[in-house]
Amino acid sequence: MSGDHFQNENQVDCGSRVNDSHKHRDKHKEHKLKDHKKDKERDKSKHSNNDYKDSSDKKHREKEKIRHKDGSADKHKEKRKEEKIKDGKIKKEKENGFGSMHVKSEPEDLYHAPKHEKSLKRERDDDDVEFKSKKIKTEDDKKAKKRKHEDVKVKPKGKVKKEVADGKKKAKKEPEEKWKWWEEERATDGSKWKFLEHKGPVFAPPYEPLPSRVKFYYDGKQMKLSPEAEEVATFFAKMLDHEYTTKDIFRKNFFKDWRKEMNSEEKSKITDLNKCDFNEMAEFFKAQSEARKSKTKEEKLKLKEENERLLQEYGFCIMDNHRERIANFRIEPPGLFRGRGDHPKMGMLKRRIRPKDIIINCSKDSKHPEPPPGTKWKEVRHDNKVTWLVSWTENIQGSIKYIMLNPSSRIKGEKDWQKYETARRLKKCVDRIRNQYRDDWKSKEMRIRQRAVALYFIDKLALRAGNEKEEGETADTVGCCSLRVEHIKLSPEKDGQEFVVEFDFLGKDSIRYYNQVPVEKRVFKNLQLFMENKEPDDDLFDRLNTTVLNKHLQELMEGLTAKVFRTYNASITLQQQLKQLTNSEDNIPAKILSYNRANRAVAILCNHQRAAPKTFEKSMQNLQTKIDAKKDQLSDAKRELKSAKADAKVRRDEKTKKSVETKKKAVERIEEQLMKLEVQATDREENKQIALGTSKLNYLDPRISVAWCKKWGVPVEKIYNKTQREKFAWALDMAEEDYEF
DNA sequence: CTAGTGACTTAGTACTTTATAC
DNA sequence: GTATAAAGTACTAAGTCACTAG
Repeated sequence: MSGDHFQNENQVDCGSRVNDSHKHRDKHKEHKLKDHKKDKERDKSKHSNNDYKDSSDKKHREKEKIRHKDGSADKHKEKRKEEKIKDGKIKKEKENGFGSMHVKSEPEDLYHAPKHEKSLKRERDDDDVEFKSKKIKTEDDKKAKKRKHEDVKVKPKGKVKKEVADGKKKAKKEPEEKWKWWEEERATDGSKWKFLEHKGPVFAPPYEPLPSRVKFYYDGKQMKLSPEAEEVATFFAKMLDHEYTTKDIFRKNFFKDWRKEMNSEEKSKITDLNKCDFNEMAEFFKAQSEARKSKTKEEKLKLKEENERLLQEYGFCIMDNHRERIANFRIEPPGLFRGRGDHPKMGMLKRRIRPKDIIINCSKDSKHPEPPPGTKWKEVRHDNKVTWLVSWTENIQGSIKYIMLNPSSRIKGEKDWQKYETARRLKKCVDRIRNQYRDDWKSKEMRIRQRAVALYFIDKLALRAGNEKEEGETADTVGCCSLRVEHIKLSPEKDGQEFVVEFDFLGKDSIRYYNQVPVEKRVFKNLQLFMENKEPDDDLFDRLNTTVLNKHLQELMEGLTAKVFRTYNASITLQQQLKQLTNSEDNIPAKILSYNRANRAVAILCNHQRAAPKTFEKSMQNLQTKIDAKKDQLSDAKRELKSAKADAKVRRDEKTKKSVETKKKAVERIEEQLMKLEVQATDREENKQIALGTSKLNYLDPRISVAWCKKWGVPVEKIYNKTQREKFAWALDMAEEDYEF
């Protein structure tokens, strides 16, 4: 199934983050059709209306938002409490990880390796909804029993090995075997943990005022700033070299927020950002970072040790008897917001987070983290239906930020595993779904046709779902459901192909998606229909949004959402490409090249791009020089071999014979080195603007890669670095060479 | 149905460390 | 050893998607 269906026509054609070339958006902003969606009867003549609506509404909305922010905490609290009471035992099947994983009709032998029996069993157990309520208890008991017997398990802590055995506490910390959580039972009651203890977050270091010799000038005259204003000024000064600081919006937002931090005197004096001279500050910070770089070994070591201490103290938590690594235990320091693309809020002040902004989440029976002396947490709660340890509300978008666990943790790993299992279930019914949406292209109902065409794009092109976004709050980017007429161009015939759709839009992170795709005639006709009588900035799928789409998908397969298609298509593409590209006679570097190429095919499909490294051209040249040198060396070696051979023919003694052998070896070695370099060059060239990391980390079922490594004798370290191996420990442990996605 | 919220995954870039070349 | 490049890590923004209240 599938494979060829997805030949990806997608050329990563120069896709660049588009800042200026995609301005086209701005001019339409004013009448974006958010509201259009509501009216099924779209009224074309309303533009002036919308204009009016938007400008007045925006302000209103902003005010609204501010109010919400203030009230939200309490509202939230109340809601939580209620929930807890109700939630006690009731919501069982809904949230439980693999519970929803398997479709009933699934064939028994999903896994081929016998080793998996255990986990397979568990999945099936969970799967059986009927039995669940009866089972929960016994399962939980079993688990509880099991866990009671376990001591706190701790991961090896790297270099810190000195304090092994002194005192009980330390003894407990002794590294044990890696915990194989994937061989254990999973909670079935929707709780994410039973016990959680941690030390709370690490706050950003307090502001250190500048030394008095570092001056700020306004309008050519020196001016002493209050600490509050100075701090914000330094944020700007630190970015002076950055392109951001030349952008109008950035400057405007910065200046507005900066003025809020000024005292009245400063406020009255400093009225024009262009008259501000931050250069001395900027110089100071440059010098400071230079100094940091040129520190002596001892100083650097000291810093490193301090860091390690912090990590050991705050970087781990205890969750259900295991010591687990926290991902981001440091609170984001204050600074200027750097949005990506044309972000309307770039340059705004991201304010400092204080203890009173922080909500702590941990178990009731744990030792709660202490706020810094003289401060209080906003709240300490005990919600085991969520995975986060700490949260706070950020002031730019008003969204919540979290401190959560590392990808190597059980809680993240289980979820990740589950994600790939859902994708594999899709594999089993994707044909059916494809047939269905093809049928739906003919539907009488517009909304069904739109849904079907959108789904086709999501499937074929691995587009993201495309939620609606609040206008003016974020950069103007789109996904499938939010595509606008202006983002596609139809050509009945182009470059010798029929029915070509040309996509050109900014996706997540304002990365440009550009692709020319020949589509089926029906799709083409439908698109023409959808575009009829619409303005460029009207929604292409005006009867569709992600909620509707996902509701539909849910009906087609339990747990199916738009993003599952991305996961599925990415993983299946990798598997196929590996099959296709791997050459059994190749040596290891060549096999790795094949792997990278397969990986790259996926990255292209998913449009994972990166800025070409600044030093790209130069490093490419260097490599070429090396290759040339190696070639010379090779021909020399060959020449020598030849003469040695000739020599041997004449002389026929042991010594010359031996010399031939050595020369032969030398040639072989050099050939291999050359080949390695050439492979490297190809790989790098092809990788110029493509980022492999994202797909490797988020879309490719790691068991495919592990199986491939085992099959071809490639050390898994060549594919996954240490961090990645930790994240995918479950896959390394369970995938055998015959694993099939 | 819609708007808003919350939790969690996915994303590219900036910075830091390590490996390799000289 | 030092300089440079590559690899790895930290950071945090920007998505997805479920759920709830009105």
